[in-house]
Amino acid sequence: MSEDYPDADRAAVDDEPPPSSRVPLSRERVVDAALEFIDANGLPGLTMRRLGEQLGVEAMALYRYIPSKEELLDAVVESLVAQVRADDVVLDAPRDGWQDFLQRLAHGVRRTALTHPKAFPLVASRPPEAPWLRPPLRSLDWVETFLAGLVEEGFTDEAAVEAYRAYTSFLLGHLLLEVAVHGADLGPLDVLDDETGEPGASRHPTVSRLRGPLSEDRSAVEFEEALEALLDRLTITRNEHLAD
Amino acid sequence: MSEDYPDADRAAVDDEPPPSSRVPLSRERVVDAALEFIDANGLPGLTMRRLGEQLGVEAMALYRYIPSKEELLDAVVESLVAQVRADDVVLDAPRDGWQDFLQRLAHGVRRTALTHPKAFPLVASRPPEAPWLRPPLRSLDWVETFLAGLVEEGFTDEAAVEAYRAYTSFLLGHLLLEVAVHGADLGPLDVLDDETGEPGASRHPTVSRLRGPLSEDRSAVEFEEALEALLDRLTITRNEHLAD
DNA sequence: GGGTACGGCTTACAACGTAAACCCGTAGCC
DNA sequence: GGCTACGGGTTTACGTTGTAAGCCGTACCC
Repeated sequence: MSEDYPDADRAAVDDEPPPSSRVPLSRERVVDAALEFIDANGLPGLTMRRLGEQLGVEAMALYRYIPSKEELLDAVVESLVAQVRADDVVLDAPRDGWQDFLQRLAHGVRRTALTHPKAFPLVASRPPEAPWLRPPLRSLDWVETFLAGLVEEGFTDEAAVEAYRAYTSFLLGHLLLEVAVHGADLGPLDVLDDETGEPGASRHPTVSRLRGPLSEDRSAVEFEEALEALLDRLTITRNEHLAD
Repeated sequence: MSEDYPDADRAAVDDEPPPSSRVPLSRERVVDAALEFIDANGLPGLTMRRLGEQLGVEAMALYRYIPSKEELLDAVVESLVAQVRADDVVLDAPRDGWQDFLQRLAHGVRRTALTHPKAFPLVASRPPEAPWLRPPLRSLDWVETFLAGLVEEGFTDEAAVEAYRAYTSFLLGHLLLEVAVHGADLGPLDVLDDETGEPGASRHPTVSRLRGPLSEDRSAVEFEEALEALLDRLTITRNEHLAD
């Protein structure tokens, strides 16, 4: 009865019930477990008591490591962001111009978004301004790096900020949508026919193409194309500003 | 004490406490009140009891008109969508090609998004596929109209769907971000300096430009430019597909 | 008059986030 | 040894949430 949410893989973490509590809790373990839980059961299912249960511990125990649920969710977002940055392909490889950099970063973000489709919308719901460019714990050095990089490569200040915003909103919108389609495993994504109420095919042939999860290849291509177009546009804007 | 949320304008609706209950409740009135409440107090503040209070009625009374809070929120989204469609500039004016149409629609969506910045994120959190192209109560005729329109104007089926998705994700991303900045009336949008913790100016000059609500004109221009670029891209895609 | 339906109220409950108090095994010190 | 301190966890408890169930007054129709 307290077990009717989709089904947490409590045991699949790394241990059996008794020795699980041997591994000492830690902020990191709590945050990781939260992310795992969201991936498995969806955001609305996440509850302090259930999360505790998954860790073999009482809910209140978690509060030794995090001050509130809200901050736990912040931490989860931060963890996703860290995951993007840890991806060496994204940052560590030598940069080959800003376009190359933005492209790699975008793919990095997309990768983690698709890995955690249920958790990604969290990112969008957190405070304004692209979180994946926000460093852990509110300072701005990463954004600075980002912007400074652009300025270095010929962007005016204004153009850099504009580029930053355009880039961010592009990623946000595109990935939110992709993840929503991707993550709708069970649910009302089957559109009902107007009159019959049957889930039968739409009368209009084109509409049918909107159905279904849309093959991974296809959406990757769409992403690629849109990204490319965005970068082209940024280039143009940059050059226009240069002419001033 | 039960009064410490930002401050509902209970009385500002259209009545004083006693005669308020004379106006009979209705689903529409409930939904409208919910939207009003969100605009005034933010999504997290919305509670069935408080909403009831605002309508001069007990919480349970609302359940005669809506089956659940979740469905109430759906209805709010639907109401926003309806608002976009009711905007005669968006739909009723004679169409002058698909680009013009998409442009007017985009501006219409933006207008309601900015009118209800606190409520707009709701739209993004609802089920997949552009809600402003979803008709009331799950059928698809509007999307069909949308897509059929594109096909009529020379798009292949595939290109139309792609355009639909690109367009949708663009609106979603751009407006979510704009609304987030716009709607952060009080809050941690002041970035603290790394060491001092002061809200002083960032060391990097470019970063400072990211601050502040960004003048309405400026963001309008950014929106316009990005939209234009998107439409251009759609045109190109269309023509490419034509060549096949 | 007596239904009967509607619309709102009252009560009640389970589940939530979390404050506060407590409890208990280990570590350090004398 | 015994005493103390304390980190890490449990227990209990409170206020608030969404909502199921039942009650009750008013307005109508017969």
